[in-house]
Amino acid sequence: MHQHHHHHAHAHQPDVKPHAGHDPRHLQHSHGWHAPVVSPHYGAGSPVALHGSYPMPGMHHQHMLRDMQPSPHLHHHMERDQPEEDTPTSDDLEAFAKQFKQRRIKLGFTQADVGLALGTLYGNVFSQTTICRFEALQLSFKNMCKLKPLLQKWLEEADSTTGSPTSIDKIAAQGRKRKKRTSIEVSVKGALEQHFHKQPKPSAQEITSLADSLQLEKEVVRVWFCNRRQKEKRMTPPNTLGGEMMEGMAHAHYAHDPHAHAHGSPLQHSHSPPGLSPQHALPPGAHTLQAH
DNA sequence: ATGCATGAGCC
DNA sequence: GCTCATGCATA
Repeated sequence: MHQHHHHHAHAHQPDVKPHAGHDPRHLQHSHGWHAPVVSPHYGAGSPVALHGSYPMPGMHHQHMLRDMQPSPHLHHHMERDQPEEDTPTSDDLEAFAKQFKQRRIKLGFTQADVGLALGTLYGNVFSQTTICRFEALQLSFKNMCKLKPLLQKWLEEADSTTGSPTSIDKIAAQGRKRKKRTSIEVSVKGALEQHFHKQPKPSAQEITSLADSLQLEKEVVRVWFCNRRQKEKRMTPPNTLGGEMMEGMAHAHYAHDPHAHAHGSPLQHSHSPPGLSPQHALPPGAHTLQAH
C-alpha cells in the first residue's frame, strides 16, 4: 500500500491587483499556500542585497505591443524601472522580461532555478513553465504584473550574490495521478481552429457534437477551447490564423493591415455583457522577438 | 518551449 | 461551465 496523498503545493500569494484595470472579475485564488521546504542554498554565501542599481543599460524597445496599458504614464520622466506603486505598462513588462532573461542567463541560472529560488525567497515556488512564459510574455497582463516584483527581487539577489555557481537540488514530488496528455492530431487541431474562429465560445451542445464529429472526448474539446481562449488573452497572443490562408498568397509581405485588427486590448478591461460576447479581434503582435 | 490538464473561485 | 493562474509531461 502506498498512499501518496501529496498534492502539489499551490503557490498562492496575497495577490496583487492593478487598481488601474477595471476588471469585473476580480482575482481568484486565496487559499493559504504551504511554504515548501526547498533546499535553501544556491551557491555560497547568503543572498545579501548589497547594491543599488543595475549595471544593465536601459535598453527599452518601445515596441508597439497591444495598447492595453491601464496607466498612461503621466509621470514626467522618472525611472521607468520601478513603477513602484503603479501598474507597469506593457512596455515596462516587455523590457523587464527581456532584461530579466538576459541577466538570468548570464548569471548561469535556468528557468527552473529561478522558480525554485522564488520558493526559498518567498515561499512561492514556480515551475520552469511559468518562468519561461514570463520571459516570453506569454502570460496575461495581470499575471505578468504579479510576477514581476518577485522576479525583480530575485534578480537583485542573484545579481548581488557574489558569483557563486549553483547547486540547487531538484525536488520532484508528485503523487497525483494526472491524466495522460491527449495528443490531438494536426488535422484535428486545424478543425478546432476553424470552429474557434466562428465561435470561440461554443455551447455545451456544440462542444458535444463537435467532439463527436472529431472523435474526441467532450471534455478534451471543452478544455481545448478554454486553453485557446486563454491563449488569446496573453500579452503575446497567437495570430488568429486558424489554418485557412489564401493559397495563392505566398508572398512574405507583412505590412500593417489598414483595414482590420489592431484595436481592442485583449486584456483586463472589456467584458462581455450578459448575453453577448464581443470578440475583440486581436492586434498585431507581429514582432518576432522570440529567439528560439 | 508548449500542449493539454487541474483546480480555485465566480456565476 | 467559465475564467485564470499554474504546471506536468512532452515535443
